[in-house]
Amino acid sequence: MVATRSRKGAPGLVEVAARAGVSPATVSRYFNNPEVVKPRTQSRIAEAAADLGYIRDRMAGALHSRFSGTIGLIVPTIDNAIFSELIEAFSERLRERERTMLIASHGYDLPLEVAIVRSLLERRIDGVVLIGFDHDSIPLEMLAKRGVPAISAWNYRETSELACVGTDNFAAGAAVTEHLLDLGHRDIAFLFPETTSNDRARDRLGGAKNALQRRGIELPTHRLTVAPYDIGDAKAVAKDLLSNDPPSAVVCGNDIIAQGVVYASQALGVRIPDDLSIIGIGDFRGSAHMEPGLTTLRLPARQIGQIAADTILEMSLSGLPPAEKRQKIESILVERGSTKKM
Amino acid sequence: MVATRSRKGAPGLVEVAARAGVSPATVSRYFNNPEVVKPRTQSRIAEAAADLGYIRDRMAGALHSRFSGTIGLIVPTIDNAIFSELIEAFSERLRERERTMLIASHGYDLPLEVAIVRSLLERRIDGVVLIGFDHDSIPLEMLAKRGVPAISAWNYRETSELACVGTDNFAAGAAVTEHLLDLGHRDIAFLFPETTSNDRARDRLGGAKNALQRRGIELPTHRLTVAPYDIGDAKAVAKDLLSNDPPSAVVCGNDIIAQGVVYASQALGVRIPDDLSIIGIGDFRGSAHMEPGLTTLRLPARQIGQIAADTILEMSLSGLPPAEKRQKIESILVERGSTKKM
DNA sequence: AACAGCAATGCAAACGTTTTCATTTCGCGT
DNA sequence: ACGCGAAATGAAAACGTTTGCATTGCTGTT
Repeated sequence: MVATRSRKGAPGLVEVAARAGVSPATVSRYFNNPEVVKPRTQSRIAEAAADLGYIRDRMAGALHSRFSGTIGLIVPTIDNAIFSELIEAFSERLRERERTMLIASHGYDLPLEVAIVRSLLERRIDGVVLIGFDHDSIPLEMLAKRGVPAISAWNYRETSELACVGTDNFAAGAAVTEHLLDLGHRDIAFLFPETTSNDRARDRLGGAKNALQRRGIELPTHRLTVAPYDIGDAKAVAKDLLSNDPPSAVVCGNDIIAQGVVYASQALGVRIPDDLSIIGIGDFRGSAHMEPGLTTLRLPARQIGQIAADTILEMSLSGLPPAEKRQKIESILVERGSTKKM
Repeated sequence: MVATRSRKGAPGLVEVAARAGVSPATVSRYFNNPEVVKPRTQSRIAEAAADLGYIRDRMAGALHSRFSGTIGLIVPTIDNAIFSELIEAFSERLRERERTMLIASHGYDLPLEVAIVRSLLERRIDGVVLIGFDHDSIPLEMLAKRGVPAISAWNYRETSELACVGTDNFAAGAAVTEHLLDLGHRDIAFLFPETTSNDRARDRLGGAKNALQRRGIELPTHRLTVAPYDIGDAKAVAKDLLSNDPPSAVVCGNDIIAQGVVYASQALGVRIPDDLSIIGIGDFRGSAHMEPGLTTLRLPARQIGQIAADTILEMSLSGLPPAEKRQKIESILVERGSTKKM
């Protein structure tokens, strides 16, 4: 390994101590527990540190104290409307609490997730937040074995072993479906992402089916279509659906797909909501302002991110399961222009 | 500080060494420079490590070797279409090179950026990637003082002191404007974000003005409107513009604003591109598939993210400025349905 | 058979903090 | 002014690696 070590003789704790005329121990205390050092000494140290431009080395500290001040967040993907809000809220909250976020994405590739957890563990994270419930058991075991707390964010499930904070996707799927039923729609198509290794989609679809069932309606197989998580692909699938055998309404597994359907309708001259009602799940950026505005179920991503941060920190500090093991965050149906009574 | 230390007696390097019947030094070498240890020994160590479920502690290693294996990325915001692609590409590349990304956002708040840099420095990052050129000099000095390399990504500027990799925003602003001029438009409105503390917007607008000037056209003040970086707000601003004094074409500082204008037009019944041509900058997710497709200038975000990662690693390893101090990434004009010859 | 020379390994000293325990200093009541 | 408990500080031993230097083990040459 070729590596020019620069190390511009940055001052260390010891230099600060020397300049302030105290022992290193006191300087350390000044930074971690200021209240235990005498005010007069505090100011001497503060001055010395400022003069020298001292920046503490948290790694060295972590080495001893077993807390790295770092929390891992593992998401399927960063590059997508869904999670970025959650990520931002999460990291803000962490910064407020003097922690830093290590983030990694696996692109729905479970084996990769194992590698990621391992790499985070090597960095001595104080806790990990995962998205959803579809996880290999290996990383969870690795975490458990080392006593690193982990929670699942985004989804809520009553039976979850892992502590979780999020919305109930089954309920979400049911809610949007019921909304269309209440509006009088009976010929409803369902556009959902592939449900293998995507528990959100699975639960939502389950809820949707359940809602139909409760009203004694059955879902004909040709009314369930798989749409990729991509606006362009969803648009293509929707065009196909709309030109061959248009339903009166469409339930979309998420807002991305819904947006694709809106665009497909516009491209084909299908009028929304007169000819077709569309409902999504998520209320992503943009859904509110497109024409027509998308009726959807708002998932409070920021709130989830924030609570997830608080929860994982609580666990890391206490070393115990959180006070509330499963936190359900309510989602809200927002009615906009894309749906209409039949 | 209340803090239950858990430490489930995770095995350390020493335990692995003992079990493999070698010295800790050899185990360390096995992990960092496998080729220097005899194959037979390698397998003994590998086995011991596997048996024990050993996970190395990179913090401890970093303590000694002055490389933390961590790179910082500071963005204005994560929660926005623009950067998430870059972020994802950047972090993927880092993972491929066995590094981890520390990411933070400052929401265009420069003082906060100082605090962030400081916090990253405390974490002993090997390098920092910043977005754009609008930075307080303090964090840059702090980085320089400690010999931590920094580069600016996203923008390119010939005169940049900081090494940079990105697109030329002046050229971008000029390109989109020229495209409309070439289509025969003369009454063009410009919707741009606030340019104070946003060098991208500033450069783009500068380029746009310059393009007009070169054709001997002047920009009437009422044709320059400030639009926030938000689809809804941009839509509102555009509605106002279109209902009072519609131009024949609109140049938007970015695709978010452009999308807002498209929606505003649809809301008002203004036909695109017959009544109004719209051009954006960025080619964000969604721009390609909306109806009509948005004509825009594609900024290769993934490519920039990747090159930024490579460059900062190169600098961190060599301790020198990068081979190419300023890398210009070309953007591409993609013509879609939102623009039309007059 | 002896030895040069290199490959492989071991020893022990860092790395920059935190923390325990011991010691000194301080404030205050008498 | 004395003594006592509490508050403030100091000395030194960790924390889990990496690495420079020293040592040992080999291979092949003469």
